[in-house]
Amino acid sequence: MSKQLTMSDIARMAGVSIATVSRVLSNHPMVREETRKRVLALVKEHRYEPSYVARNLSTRRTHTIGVVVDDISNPFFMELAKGIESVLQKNRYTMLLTSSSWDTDKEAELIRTLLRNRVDGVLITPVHPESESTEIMRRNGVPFVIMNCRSDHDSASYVSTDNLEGGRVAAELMLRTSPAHFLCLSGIPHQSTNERAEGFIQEIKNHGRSEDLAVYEEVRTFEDGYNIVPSLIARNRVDVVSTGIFTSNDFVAMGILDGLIEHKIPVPSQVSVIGYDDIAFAERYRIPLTTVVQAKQSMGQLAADELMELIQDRNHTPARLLLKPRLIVRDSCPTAQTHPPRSVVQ
Amino acid sequence: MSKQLTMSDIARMAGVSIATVSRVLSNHPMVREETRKRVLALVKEHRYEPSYVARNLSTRRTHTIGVVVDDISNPFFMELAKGIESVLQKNRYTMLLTSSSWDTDKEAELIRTLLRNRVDGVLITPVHPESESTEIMRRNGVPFVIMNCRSDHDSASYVSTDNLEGGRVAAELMLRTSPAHFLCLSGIPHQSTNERAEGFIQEIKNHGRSEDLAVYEEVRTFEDGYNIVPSLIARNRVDVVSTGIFTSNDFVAMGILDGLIEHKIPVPSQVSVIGYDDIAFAERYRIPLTTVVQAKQSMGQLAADELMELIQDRNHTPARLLLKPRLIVRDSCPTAQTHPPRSVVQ
DNA sequence: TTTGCCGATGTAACCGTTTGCATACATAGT
DNA sequence: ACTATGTATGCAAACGGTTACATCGGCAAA
Repeated sequence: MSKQLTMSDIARMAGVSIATVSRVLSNHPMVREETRKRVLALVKEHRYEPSYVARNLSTRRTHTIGVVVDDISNPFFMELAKGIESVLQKNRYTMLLTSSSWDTDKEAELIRTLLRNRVDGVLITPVHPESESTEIMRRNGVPFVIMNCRSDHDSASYVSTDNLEGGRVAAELMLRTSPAHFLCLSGIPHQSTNERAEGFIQEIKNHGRSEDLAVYEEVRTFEDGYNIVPSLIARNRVDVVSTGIFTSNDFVAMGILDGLIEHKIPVPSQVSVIGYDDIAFAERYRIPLTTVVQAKQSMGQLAADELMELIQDRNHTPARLLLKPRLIVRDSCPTAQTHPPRSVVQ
Repeated sequence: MSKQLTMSDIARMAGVSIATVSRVLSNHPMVREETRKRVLALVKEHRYEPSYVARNLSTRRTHTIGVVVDDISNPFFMELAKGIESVLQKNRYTMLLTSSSWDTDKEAELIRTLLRNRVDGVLITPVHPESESTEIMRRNGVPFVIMNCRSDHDSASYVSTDNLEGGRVAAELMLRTSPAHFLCLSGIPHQSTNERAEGFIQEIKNHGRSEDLAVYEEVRTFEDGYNIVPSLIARNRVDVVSTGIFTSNDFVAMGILDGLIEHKIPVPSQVSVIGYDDIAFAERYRIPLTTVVQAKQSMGQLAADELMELIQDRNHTPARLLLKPRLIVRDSCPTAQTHPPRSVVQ
């Protein structure tokens, strides 16, 4: 494998200067048609591929954006990435992907690495809304867009979901079926998750039902959900008191369902369950799960679009987008229509 | 936001030459301790971050590897990526991620883009084992490792799963429970999927049961699986002839299960089902699914490790790794132990 | 014929590092 | 005192492009 070809090789072969080759390759208009053809023929013949790293150094732009996610192997991220990719591909950008594993120090370090690579911008799902990472980016004047998290900072662009609203609509649905008791199981301590719970709790309170509400924290996994059922029975008597349960993710909800089934507690007549995310198969679970969805792919797209804007126009007004979550009603929770008769039966 | 600092700024401030700063930053031993400290202090104070793009140009290495997957929003890829990331992070490499959307032309174009970015190596889940993409990389002498696909090319490194074996063990289990009839539903026309079916079919033939085997192709999705059940009943009489069904992915298997349940066909006594992949919740499906798993994360790790080797040592002997798939027995298929009694009952 | 302008091309500086080689100084060996 | 040796540093040439500016022939206008 011989040395990589460079522009000067092509230039020599075409009998022109490097500058001319460069002009041809960047579609500069000021090139004679015949010259252009000759150069392009040689480029094609020798399969010359220009070095972006040289070009990047010279132009001080890399057409690369950094993406920092909390966890690569997270289905949420996949969807996000799909949206991002489509936008980047359209704009001929490439993506440098890294994951922070929920560690703020690592996150900051990743940002530094991205900056050293002189990325044109960053898309990030930050562990915390404001942190060293965002500070570093601001200090270096690198445009960035926060995903799945709101930030109060003036200059911050973000695209997130209205999680308060998500919790609220879940509560709204649940209130309509008037169970005697409400449970809110909140998950990891992250802004998005907290807000879901908060929205739910707010709405319950607004309806003067706060006395009938119990909150559990740090219930994260399927197992957590499954394992907590006995204590819900012991402490909240969900087996005899009609109860509505809201969880901050579908895994927990499914665990709960399994536990309830095992204890032969009828769903949704005795206990109704609402999850969050609409993961694959929520729809086809043993009891199809009522849940709140976020437009993940759109979130990625919008964030990437916003970043493109920021890159093009440094003083573009930061966008703060809150996507509306969508409530999907399935069998784990009675719909307004179906519940009343059933609840009478129970 | 003032201009980015460069080495020469630091050099001027420290009263040394650029070369010295460079030496300090790359831990060259030949620097007086006092000088090193002075420079490092300034670097820290001014938060100077060296430009990797300049460094890359100079050293002709980027410490970046390109990753080309067929579909970003594929759970399979997530796992793979996790394995890859861990290795890259350890070796201080970054990853340029792109996705081909199963399009060979796009794939080739992506490879070209990666080459222009002068990546040090490429990890790819190719649409086809040999194609323009691999040819381009070979021609340019870029080390690459194929994932989830075998290649017959001498110089190819790959890490894949022994899919033939996967199909075979599924058949083996199924044969032990001796249904009267076998069905093999193969999915997308990709090497990996084809081999799963092939392994299954082979083993059935080896046991002289090929006459009892029917094969369906292009059954890909949950819906495909669900929708095909009526015709399986009509054409193969799975409702009365005890049948073992092998599908090349869990979605299809789940669809089949739903269809069977709907038609009140008892599983696994009348019909048994084996899937492939062990997707999340296969374990907790209405009927927990027997399935074959691949060590996805290991695949990513091993591939990345191999790539690191190739990069370090250009004439490292290519590794050809076939990971052993693992059969996970659950309720959709009778185990050797549980089946006999149950089948008697039926 | 001269002037002026324009389109096509070449020249060379620059982007921000790395690194081979030269230099300079100090210390040790003779 | 005079090489040898070694250590710390500087100089300058790469790396492979982009681009402002200079150059130059040709043609229209004066």
